[in-house]
Amino acid sequence: MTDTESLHDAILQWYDESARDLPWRVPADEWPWPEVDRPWAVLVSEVMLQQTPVARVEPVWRTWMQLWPTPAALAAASPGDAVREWGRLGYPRRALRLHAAATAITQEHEGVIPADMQQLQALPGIGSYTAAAVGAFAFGIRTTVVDVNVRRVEARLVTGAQHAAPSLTAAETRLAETLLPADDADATRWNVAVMELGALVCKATTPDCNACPVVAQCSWVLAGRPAHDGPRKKAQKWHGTDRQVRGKLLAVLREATAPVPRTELDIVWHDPGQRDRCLVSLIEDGLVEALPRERFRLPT
DNA sequence: TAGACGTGGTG
DNA sequence: TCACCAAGTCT
Repeated sequence: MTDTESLHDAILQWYDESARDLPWRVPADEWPWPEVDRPWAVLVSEVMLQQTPVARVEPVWRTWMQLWPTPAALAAASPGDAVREWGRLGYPRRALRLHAAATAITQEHEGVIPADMQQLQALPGIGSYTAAAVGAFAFGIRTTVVDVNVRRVEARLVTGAQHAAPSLTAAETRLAETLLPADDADATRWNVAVMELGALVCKATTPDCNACPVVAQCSWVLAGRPAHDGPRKKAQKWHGTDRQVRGKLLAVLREATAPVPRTELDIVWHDPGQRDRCLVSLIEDGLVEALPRERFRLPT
């Protein structure tokens, strides 16, 4: 057995024993919700999981699947409903893009999620990662699924670096392709297994190397777990940013059941210039609709 | 291609 | 307390 094959065996076996039971991972032959379109369920989960922890996604995902079990169901709702049911997941433009994707799937693909990476990536809010994830997890397409977990695991395991590069590099993509098992069924499971290992064990700040099935082969551990020395991702600012103000404005509109007068939005932030700029940007983004007489609501 | 884009948990 | 982090995408 080659080194790569022993990695495959160890990580796939660890996944079988240690993976979380997540509803969007239930295989097609055991899918328990006949009215819910499984590729759609996978697609929605992947978009919700962008930059967002599993624990916060799961309840919202369940609500969405009840409300909108198919792309056509979501397309029949208003974009504002999607934004409201998005709740506090963050990055609410994802809700809008999901609604736009549902509309495109309904109108241009007869309501069927395309089992094709190019067509998937052409949908709003679906980039290279999500297209690959939906291709692999919904349709079993043989492809590499490279998220930040995979990049970090493979960086430590093979390259010996503590962290992945600040953004996806060609070298990381090549490495992921090199490590993909030859067997198609193994390849699909490998993608989710490496991701899960990164999420549960090979974590960014506090890796549990004791629990790692491949610690004996880990270049980073063998090198003495050296601290990172290259460029690191820049920390995001939050306090006082437009993102914070947009979040406060949208929170008011999400909770409202009737159009909201500007005076109710004025109280969420002290700086009128920034407040107005953010409201305008929300309207430009399609997240807010302006009505006559200085009233506002989520888009219909 | 950096930077914008939400939110809340954690050490 | 506060910086970092969580299955990225878009411009």
